[in-house]
Amino acid sequence: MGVDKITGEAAEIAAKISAHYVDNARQLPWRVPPHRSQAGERPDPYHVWLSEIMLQQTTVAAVIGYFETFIRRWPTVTDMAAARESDILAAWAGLGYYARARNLFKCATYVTEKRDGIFPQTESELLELPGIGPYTAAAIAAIAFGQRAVVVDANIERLVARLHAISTPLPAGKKAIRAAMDDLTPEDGAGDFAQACMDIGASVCSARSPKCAICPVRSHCRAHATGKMEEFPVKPPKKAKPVRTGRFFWIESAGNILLVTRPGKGMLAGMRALPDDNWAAQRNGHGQAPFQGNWQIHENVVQHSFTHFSLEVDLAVYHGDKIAINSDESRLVDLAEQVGHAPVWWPLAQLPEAGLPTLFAKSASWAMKRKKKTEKELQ
DNA sequence: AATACGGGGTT
DNA sequence: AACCCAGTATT
Repeated sequence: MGVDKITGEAAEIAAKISAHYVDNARQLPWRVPPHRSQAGERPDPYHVWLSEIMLQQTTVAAVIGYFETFIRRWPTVTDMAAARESDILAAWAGLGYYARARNLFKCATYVTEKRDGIFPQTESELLELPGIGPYTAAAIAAIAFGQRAVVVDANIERLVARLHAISTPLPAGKKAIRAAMDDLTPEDGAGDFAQACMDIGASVCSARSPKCAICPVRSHCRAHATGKMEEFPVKPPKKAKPVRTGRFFWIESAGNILLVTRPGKGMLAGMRALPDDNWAAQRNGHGQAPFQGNWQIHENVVQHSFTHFSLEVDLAVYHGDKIAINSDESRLVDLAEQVGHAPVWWPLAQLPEAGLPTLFAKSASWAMKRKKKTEKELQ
């Protein structure tokens, strides 16, 4: 692989893509711009790794702010390894796919403790690390270490599937796409070439309304030739999302709110959260409150869409004496186990720092809004 | 080969 | 509102 010199149309396409990148590269905080890259400069592997993990199934626009925050707070992989996992999870809140954050910490710890803080440089070694799969291993090897690796992400999948009008539906079609990308990938500068392809996929060869008029490889594109650009890549039909219902418990006392830590597996694993009725483990929640009391039920305060189902959330509000709740603490702790563990009283004023996943943050902000309104009416 | 796993951006 | 996104791990 990669022994033969690239010839023919593949070489022509690759050259046009590379040339386009010189003047049209997106400026991104983890990236070395093409003119400096061509002078031999490489980005910090820690930055490449962190950005690649964040970018898994996540748009560039959503990642930039988190990336800046993370590298300011943990400037090196060793700093990250020295952090508490709970702080990393809280900082990740809102970005989704929280297994990434747990694997981030695992990987930082491994690299710091077993590799002396130096990331491995080969694709196969990178593939061993937690949270790094075939795409990310290839991307880091190419971008951070200048290795020739065949990088295939969703952008490149789309670009290449259109160029060759590959009609085998994904994921089976990925084999032909990877082979075609292998043909295009140069011996030197595979990292910039991959990023050049990704930029074209993102900015030109977009999923909907591709901008073929400004595409540097339009003349080579089999999909464009037939005007059926948007029919590639071919994907399997998607399934309908079922709707589930669940109930969250807003347990407030003396300016504090009761939060739990969710179990280590399943939805939003390991994240701080409002206590709930175990909707994640069941078709629907069971609505059972964690203790007897005067609960006010507010129906359907939040709707939230996950990958494989939607959730309609009711909020049960309990406002009472902290001492009364504490006097029944053993039962409260036991019942909190249904959705998590380690219940804590969290000051309402510091709720934004709790690191709640979006689903709970939305519910909390609904509750805070209602609380202010109620207090105003009492005056 | 299928499924679990979030949530924001874009059209 | 549907579709998509610098995928990975588990089943």
